[in-house]
Amino acid sequence: MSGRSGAVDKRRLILDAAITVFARQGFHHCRVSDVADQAGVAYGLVYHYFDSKEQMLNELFLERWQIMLDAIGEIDAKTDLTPRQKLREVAGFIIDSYRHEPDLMKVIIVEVTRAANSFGRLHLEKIREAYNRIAVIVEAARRDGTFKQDISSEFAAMCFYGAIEQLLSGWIFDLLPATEDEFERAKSLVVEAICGGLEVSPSSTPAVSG
Amino acid sequence: MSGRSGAVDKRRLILDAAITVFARQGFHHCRVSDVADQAGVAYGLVYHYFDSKEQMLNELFLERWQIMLDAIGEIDAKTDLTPRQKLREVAGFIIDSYRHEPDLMKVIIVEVTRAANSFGRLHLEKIREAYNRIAVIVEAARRDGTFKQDISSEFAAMCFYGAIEQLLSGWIFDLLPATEDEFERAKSLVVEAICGGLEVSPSSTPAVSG
DNA sequence: CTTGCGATTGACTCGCGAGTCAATCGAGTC
DNA sequence: GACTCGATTGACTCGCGAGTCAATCGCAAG
Repeated sequence: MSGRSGAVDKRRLILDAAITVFARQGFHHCRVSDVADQAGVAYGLVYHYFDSKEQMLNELFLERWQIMLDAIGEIDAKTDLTPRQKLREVAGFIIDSYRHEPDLMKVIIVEVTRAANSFGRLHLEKIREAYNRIAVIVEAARRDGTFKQDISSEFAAMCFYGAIEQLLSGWIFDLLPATEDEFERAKSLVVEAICGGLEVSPSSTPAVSG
Repeated sequence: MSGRSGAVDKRRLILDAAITVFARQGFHHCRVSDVADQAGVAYGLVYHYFDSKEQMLNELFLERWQIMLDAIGEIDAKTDLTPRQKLREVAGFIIDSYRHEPDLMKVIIVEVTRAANSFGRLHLEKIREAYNRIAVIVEAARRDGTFKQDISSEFAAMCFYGAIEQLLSGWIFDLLPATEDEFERAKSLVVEAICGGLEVSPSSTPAVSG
């Protein structure tokens, strides 16, 4: 392998450069040479470690997406949490992912998740898996009577995930203020919006007066 | 112009062909010649009517998006509707757009709206305008006390729009069943989910027992 | 020192596809 | 019939950028 201790892991170096370049220029509008330059590495070395430009994107996506799938699974396994608390943790996880690695998340969302026509197609099954895991959480809530029966768990999962992804998009493209504070507030607000609803209702958190 | 009565409007013919081809193959993975072939027209004629491949996409987007902006504006102007009813009509409009012109909506969502890195960037302002118009509806509801104060109207608008777009994505990529029935139900359900919330609450539609 | 071998280099190939353009068509006009 | 001019054609150009490859480097083992 390329794991000589002491030597920089060039493979990783190139992947990280790819994150930066893909995020800045977009996958379609950057050249492989841009990635090599960013990594401070010769053009050919990229092809020593990767078969193609696409493979880099695939690897970035799969690596990170699996982490998210595992995280959702673990959250769902916490039997002491209510469904709403679980969704709160899922939202928290995704938003934190963006907080800590905005470039990577931007690439995943913009180039893969929301581009199901090109690369997304390859990964539709993986993407669907995430929706399914969220749906599992919702389904439990429907069964225990917390959540409405007439909204299917698949439908609810899509709404929930869609809302979160739209928030990330908003931050990515400066349509929403992207500050630490906003991130933190958003975690709870998105759950309140989707679970509790936008409307004031006696049974949910009372609205702040004034 | 190209509006000789009796003669087919070739410009329109090419635009329609572009919708079909962009939807089927994706903007980046199709050739201009594919569009010409689909339109049954010589390659060069495409460049007689359009400056570039991009211009076709821009035109398709702007034309349709403006219709949606106008529609939202008109819905908001109906003073006899409650905010929730207005949102219901907005959801209905967008979903009907997909029902009637799935290819066009697919192109707009996949190639423009969700690709803010490439073409979206050009149109970010137009896209933002849609969020703003939805936010205006929400803001009115917040002011009259129907909607929660602690969720800003911009935030709520993003959640609402994000949920709808995710539903369309689900239909486009076969992650959700796409039948006439589902479309019809979705219109009300997405509003119920976002406004009323996923949770059962005394003040909203009671859950079906059994 | 030398041999072996993976890491590294970057000039080069080569196909693709956007955009050009000179030629042709054909409907209307006198 | 001859002329005009926009519509239409499709072969051609030309730059770009993904992927190749033969050469070189440099460490480690004998």
